[in-house]
Amino acid sequence: MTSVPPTTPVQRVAAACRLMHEAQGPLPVNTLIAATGCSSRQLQRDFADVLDTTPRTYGRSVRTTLARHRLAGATRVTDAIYDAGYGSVRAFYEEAAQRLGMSPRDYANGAPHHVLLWSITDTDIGTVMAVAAPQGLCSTGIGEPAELMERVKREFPAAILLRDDGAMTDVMSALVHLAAGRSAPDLPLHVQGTAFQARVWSALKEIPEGDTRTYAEVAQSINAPSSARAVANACGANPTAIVVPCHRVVRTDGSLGGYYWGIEIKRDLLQREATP
DNA sequence: ACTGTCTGTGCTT
DNA sequence: AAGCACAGACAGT
Repeated sequence: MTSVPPTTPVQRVAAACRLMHEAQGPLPVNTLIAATGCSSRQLQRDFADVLDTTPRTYGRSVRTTLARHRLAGATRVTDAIYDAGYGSVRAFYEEAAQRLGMSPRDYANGAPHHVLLWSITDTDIGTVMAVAAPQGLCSTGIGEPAELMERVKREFPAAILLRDDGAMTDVMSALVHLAAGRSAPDLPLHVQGTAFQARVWSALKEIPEGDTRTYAEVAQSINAPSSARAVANACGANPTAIVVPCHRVVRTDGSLGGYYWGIEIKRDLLQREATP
């Protein structure tokens, strides 16, 4: 699961970034080098080469980005500030306030690309690729490896994509189980969507394996009974196929409806789930 | 070519 | 004022 000390610059940077995402903010360089197995000077150079920034700047960006997201949904601004890891409201305003409303140039300097890990594996329903941030799974896809790779590059154009089969062993084995129509432990997700999409996707996770719902039923279950069409669109926009089981939603007349990755795969998945 | 040590400078707290 | 991050210079492999 946890890999040996990273040896390439990109791997070292990825390891350090992951630590700071877990810590939700900047960490002392001396803490970071424990995980990277190199000197502080080398880590500084790696960050400069790979991300065109510094460890500290990256960590601050993690914290301010978190603050930005929390502020969006917070009832009390001060709660959001403390949740985001600032020691005081004053510290927040001094460090982050300008950054939250920063110029495009500052944003480019202070918000480096994300490092995303990916892996790919064969399953019963075809080749499956998965992309993960430290917070959780971002994207899954089914199909030809080359096409999947292209798709991911388009989906995350600013990301540094790093293949790491070792770090994703658990995720990939869960996907293999799911693709076989069997159950798997819940995977942490890190997906972005509108509020409506989020409601649909979380409703989909409630559909038991081997079962199906109609688009209209899902619409009712989220208190939007007239939104069956919008539900179908949200299913089509599901970034984490198989994990969020959009394949379990069918039309009221019993036909399968659509599936982003191909109707054959949807049929295949449902058959495997129906016959355990 | 890549990496670590030493070091001066300048931020941050 | 103290501590730390940063990056240049240099040397070892």
